[in-house]
Amino acid sequence: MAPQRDDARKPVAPRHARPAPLAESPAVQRRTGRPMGRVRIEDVAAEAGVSMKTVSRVLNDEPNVSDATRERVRAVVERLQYRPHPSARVLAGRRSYLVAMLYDNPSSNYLMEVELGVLDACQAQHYNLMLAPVTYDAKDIVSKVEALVLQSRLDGVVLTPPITDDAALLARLDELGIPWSSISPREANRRVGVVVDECSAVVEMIAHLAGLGHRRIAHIKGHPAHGASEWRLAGYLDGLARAGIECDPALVVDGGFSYDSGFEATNRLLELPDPPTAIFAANDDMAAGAIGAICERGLSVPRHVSVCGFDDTPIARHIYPSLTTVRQPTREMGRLAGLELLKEIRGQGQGGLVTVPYTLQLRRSTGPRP
Amino acid sequence: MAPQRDDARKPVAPRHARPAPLAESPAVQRRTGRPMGRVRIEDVAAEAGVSMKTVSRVLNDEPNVSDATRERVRAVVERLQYRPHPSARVLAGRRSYLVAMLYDNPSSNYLMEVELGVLDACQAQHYNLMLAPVTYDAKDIVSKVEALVLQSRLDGVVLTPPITDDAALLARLDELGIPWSSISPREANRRVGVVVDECSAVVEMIAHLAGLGHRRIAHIKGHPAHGASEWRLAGYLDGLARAGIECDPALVVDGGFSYDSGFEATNRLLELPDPPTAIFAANDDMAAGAIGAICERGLSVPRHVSVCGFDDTPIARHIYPSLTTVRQPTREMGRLAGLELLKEIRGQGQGGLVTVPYTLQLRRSTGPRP
DNA sequence: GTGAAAGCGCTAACAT
DNA sequence: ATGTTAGCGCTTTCAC
Repeated sequence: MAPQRDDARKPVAPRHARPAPLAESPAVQRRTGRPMGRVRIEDVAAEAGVSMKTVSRVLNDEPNVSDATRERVRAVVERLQYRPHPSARVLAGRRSYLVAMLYDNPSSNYLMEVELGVLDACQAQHYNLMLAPVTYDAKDIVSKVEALVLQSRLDGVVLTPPITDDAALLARLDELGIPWSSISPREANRRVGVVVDECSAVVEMIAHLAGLGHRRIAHIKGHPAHGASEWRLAGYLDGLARAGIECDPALVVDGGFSYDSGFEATNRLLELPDPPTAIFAANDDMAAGAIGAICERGLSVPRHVSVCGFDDTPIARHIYPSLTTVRQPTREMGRLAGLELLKEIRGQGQGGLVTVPYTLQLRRSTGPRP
Repeated sequence: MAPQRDDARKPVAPRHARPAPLAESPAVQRRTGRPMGRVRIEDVAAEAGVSMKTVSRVLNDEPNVSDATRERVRAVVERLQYRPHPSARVLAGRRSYLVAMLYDNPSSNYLMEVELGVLDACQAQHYNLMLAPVTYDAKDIVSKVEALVLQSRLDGVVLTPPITDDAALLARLDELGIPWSSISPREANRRVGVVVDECSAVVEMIAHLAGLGHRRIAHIKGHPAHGASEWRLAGYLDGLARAGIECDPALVVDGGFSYDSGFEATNRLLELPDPPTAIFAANDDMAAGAIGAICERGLSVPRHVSVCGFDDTPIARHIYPSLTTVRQPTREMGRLAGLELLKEIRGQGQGGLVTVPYTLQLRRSTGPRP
């Protein structure tokens, strides 16, 4: 007589008491007569009359399932409202379904928006997003990130400026075979990620100011570690040249992307013997600082001095006067960076470097030369 | 002859190829002669000469381990840089080590800060935080949250205003046995969470304005669904009474916590036959809108009208003139709410309702009555 | 105070 | 095209 093969398949009593007295899978009710809190892949398989593995194949879009079976399984999944247990997938599988976004400055409006975009992309493909603050100038950044990647079994990382330009880090990630995607990387060679043509945007902005009659146009530079600072400076210089304005080096001053740095830089500019009539700050926060400094001297914007920024963060609409700035689609950039990364991770085509469009937002902080 | 018991314990060849050619546990090297990417609890146990379960006890601060053993295991954990695999813990255990923060408005500065605070608390205790956007006026909010809680096996939730005042939701969470913690709940009875004495803060603010000579002080109310709107209105009325000022109902206007609502409300106030000389807006965004509306009419702050807000979000420092406001320690509030929740979850004492202090931030947007 | 064995719910490898 | 089996790394139960 053959061994009792049916018995071997019979589910044993579960170890833990089932917690919730809620929705219940018919398959489980039939089997156990007990209420339970969660439908499992086994229940779906039983209900659809296939093996667990077939259900797994359908769930993961793997080949070798007939269309009919696929449809039947999908219907049961839907009816039972089955969702795979994330931890079980991670533990059993090769993937962690986890990507991290590496960033330096934790509380900027810019990164916040980028984060939301990356989250959009991840959620759509049932990946999780982990936020990983990294001090970009720390000496051990490479080993810190390596520990994180290994510890959390990351499937990939999204890199934000300026971390995205750390050559040693990129090399190590490549060695580890961890896919990565860059947001606004300084160099575009062989990259996956997303960029904006910032230089052209600034050229347009300078043309706008020149069109208003301004000749003495100052620039407050961004933080030197960021590629954006470089592009925005390049656009400023190019824009001046195209407008036939000779650049006065005294009108180009250092900044660091913060409100305070914009405030101080503007004070220096206004104390010049021949001060500017317009200021292009490398981001909105510094532009806000510029407006603060100008107003504090009893001058007014744009009557005495025009001011413009870059990024179009919420503050641009909320200060008085509202800020002329360059809008980059920050959230969309996060989403696209996430999408390209997931392409690489899931091996569904090569990720690439996507260029997204900017828009000039003309508001009240720029006006005719006094 | 006894069965080959040693054989039974001998590790079998692992199913997956080990990915990373990096750090290696001595125990594993000895056992397998292969490099591997990760130390496991088994390696720690072998190295410390105890069972897996004992290591597990030490890791989870469970009783029934001698101090000597505990120390020895801790040392090995440290030396091997062992970290438990999160998914394995979740899958095997009863807990998910996951809490969610439920919120309505995804992009407010306020919630952003709260989030960072909750994250502080969670990370310190190796819990994960999940962000859960919930439209607070959706009809099916209870079932939505229920699905989330069951699906993700949440160990607990942090509730933010105004969701934290949804009685049906709270009742359901109690039924499910899910611990929750409230940030600024409307009613304080039997709650776990954190509150600020907002009413007293506003009373002080009104006293500040009255001290500057203002008698016609307007109030732009917050969104009616939020308890905060109620307290801030109550503080306004109480503050007026204490200053011996009779309340003019025409000076109390509706708002919704947004910049635009503050802007519009202020336009209405300034068109009054006898307009106010000071405006207390129920939050900073509306105060920024008030300043915008005042400036747009060619008036100046605080020379013609004083303005003050509530929250001390970053915009308060970044607008001109800088905003007099009430500072609530938002991030700390998030942290404390998280801490109290984790107390409940981990059964280490009862969570309670913590009151945190506010501070008046006097800046440039308030001045003497014109 | 400590350990052995049995799963948690899923997927990889290898049948068929 | 589909099923079977053996784990993933940890915690639980229960025996000692």
